[in-house]
Amino acid sequence: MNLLTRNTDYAVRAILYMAQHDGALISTADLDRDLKLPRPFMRKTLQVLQKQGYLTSVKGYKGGFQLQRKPSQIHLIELMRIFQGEISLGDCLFKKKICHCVATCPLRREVKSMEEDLLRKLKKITIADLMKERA
Amino acid sequence: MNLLTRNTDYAVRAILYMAQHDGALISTADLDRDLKLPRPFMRKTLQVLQKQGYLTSVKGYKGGFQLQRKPSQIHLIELMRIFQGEISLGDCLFKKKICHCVATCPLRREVKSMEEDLLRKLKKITIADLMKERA
DNA sequence: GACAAATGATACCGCGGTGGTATCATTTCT
DNA sequence: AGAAATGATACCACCGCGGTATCATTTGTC
Repeated sequence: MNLLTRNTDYAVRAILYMAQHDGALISTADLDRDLKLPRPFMRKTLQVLQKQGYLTSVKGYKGGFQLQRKPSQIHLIELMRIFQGEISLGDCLFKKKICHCVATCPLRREVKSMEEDLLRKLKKITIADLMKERA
Repeated sequence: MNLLTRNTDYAVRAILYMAQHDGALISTADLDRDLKLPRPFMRKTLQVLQKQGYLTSVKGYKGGFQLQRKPSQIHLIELMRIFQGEISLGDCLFKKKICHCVATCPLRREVKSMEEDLLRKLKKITIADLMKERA
């Protein structure tokens, strides 16, 4: 099981990298070189972050992306929501129509409780926290 | 995201049903009728539980399955391990070879911590707990 | 102005896991 | 004999994830 998809993982790494370079203009070529992440996929990821307002982009020669928000104001869970949708541990329990459980899911309560715990923790984590850790 | 697969979910429901019927002999037809779960899939699930020692089976006319363990001794996490493998929130971080993170995964520590929390909770849940809840 | 290097936008695709179904063999009660 | 059950196994469809490919556009450098 994966709490994070690669999209989210790459987004975190890219933003972390940019933050550590003091918000300089960074191209996917830079990220490819230093982080060894698949370039075309990275591009797509960064374009999403740009549309979501985390980055600005500069086209053309010497172009790239630039971080627009303070690391302390970028929460992991927001990135997860962008790339993975609303975080839930019990999709089948509530969303999908296949399930006939309705109100009879034996584990409804337990799963919900664990989900809340998880969300509580996720909401606390920011890019700034990750920078501190690696210092 | 799903913490539990349908396999696990169905196993829990079936065992719960059997426990509530005081360990009587139950056929997939019974489960189909009362729980409205897809019969052939259910069969496969029950066969696994039988091989794992949770159930015994009786073949032939009026045959079926019978619960072999006390509800308080059946832990949810064991069922999850049977049908889903070892529970982890960071498969990509450790198992898969694609990841070049090695020791550089920015979120390694956080994910691991949340995983431990989750496991701690999961280990406490037994079928007996679920029976109490619905009483 | 030509070219290279970058992003914008979009379409496409392969793989594996999940959630099943189908089939045939065997056992057992009526 | 036949129906009803499990045992064992093979097969399959869908979908999300992770990724590639392509073409258009912008922009600095020579």
